[in-house]
Amino acid sequence: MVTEGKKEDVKRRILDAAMELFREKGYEGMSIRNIAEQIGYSPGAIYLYYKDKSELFYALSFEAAAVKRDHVASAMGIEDPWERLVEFGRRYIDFGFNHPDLYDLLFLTRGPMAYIENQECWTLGIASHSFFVQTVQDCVDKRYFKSTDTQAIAYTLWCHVHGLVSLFVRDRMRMYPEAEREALAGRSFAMIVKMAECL
Amino acid sequence: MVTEGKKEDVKRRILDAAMELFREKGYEGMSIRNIAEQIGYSPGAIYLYYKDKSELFYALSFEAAAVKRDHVASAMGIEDPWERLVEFGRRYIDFGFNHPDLYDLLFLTRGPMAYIENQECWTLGIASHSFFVQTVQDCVDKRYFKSTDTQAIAYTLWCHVHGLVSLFVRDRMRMYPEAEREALAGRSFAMIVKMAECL
DNA sequence: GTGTTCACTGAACAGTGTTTACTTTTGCAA
DNA sequence: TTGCAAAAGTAAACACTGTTCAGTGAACAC
Repeated sequence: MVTEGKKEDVKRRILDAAMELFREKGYEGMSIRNIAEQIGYSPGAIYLYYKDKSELFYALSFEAAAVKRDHVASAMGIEDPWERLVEFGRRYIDFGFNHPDLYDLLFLTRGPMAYIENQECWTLGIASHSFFVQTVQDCVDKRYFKSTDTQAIAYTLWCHVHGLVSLFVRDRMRMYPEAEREALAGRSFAMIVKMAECL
Repeated sequence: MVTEGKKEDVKRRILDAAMELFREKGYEGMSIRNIAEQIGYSPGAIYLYYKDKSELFYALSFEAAAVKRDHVASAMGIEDPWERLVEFGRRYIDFGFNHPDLYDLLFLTRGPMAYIENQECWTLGIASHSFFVQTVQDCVDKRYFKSTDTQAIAYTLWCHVHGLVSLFVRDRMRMYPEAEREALAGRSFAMIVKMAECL
């Protein structure tokens, strides 16, 4: 099956070109024609490898999720659940600040509607979320919190870090001087950690 | 100045049509041609009233900000700063859940880049944010919190409510059954309030 | 009545995602 | 090696998008 290998190869090149264009010029700039030009194909050829643009978008999301997984991985091995939780949050924010384009793609870009149907592209996201909730559960089990509502605790913490990164990525922090933004985010993270301790 | 009045009238009709289309079909569906058709004009006519689509987008944002201001207004008059703060947060979330399209427009839609330049359309947003920060400051002054870092406190709370609404609006809560989502959001808000108390 | 201004149109331009008929290349069996 | 079918790729079209611009017709001023 040499053909299969070649097919996979072309899919890779399309994906790489798409990712590069997305990073450079955002979702708008990532046009089928631009991708085709970049890999020296005609626009129609793309459709021999991806059903439509939304399918290409799923594939891109999957890529981004893998990068995030790797970025956060270092926290996974930490023994103590509380420290693991804190490090996980820190790494999550770090990913957002270092890869705003990918964060945007994963959590902020309004993907095509069919996106919802596609389960496969959510496996990584769900895995990450499960790990996160499990870590919170471990903390609850070890009585790190007064509250035992694992779900609400997890969701609350997620809201905070997601809100924090979103406001930054989508440039809604213009009321703060640019130089202060990252420091403010750091203070805020330290604060939520403190708050979580008496939760 | 009959002409001026008529001009304002047409701008209103354009804006109303744009808002309706945005609510129905999102940013994509809000095309110049659709707007023009809706008010019985040719596409080119729109440009006699708005420089380009981004200017129309500012105007729409301004509208949305006004709706939000009114939605949240009831919290403004509360005497006690802490209760005012909590009610403000509650109303903020309520706005997001009841007007996901407008929330999207205000905080999640990636507007045209020139958006950043346009100061005017941010006046309402900045006013709202100032009021919020001032309320936190009032709480700090009255020693409601142990911490005195007003900026970080305000930012942290904002991150939480924004994250909470965003995840809902952009449909990133799929891991939770639909029926539970709103309740979970409620529990999370109660939790952040409790957390803030020992902040 | 003539001239000017203004609101508006319709066609064009360059871009988008997508489909389809057609051509080229490839792989394999006779 | 030849012949042929299947796969791979192209070019052109369709229906969209934002935007511009020459032209049209009506209203108004002198």
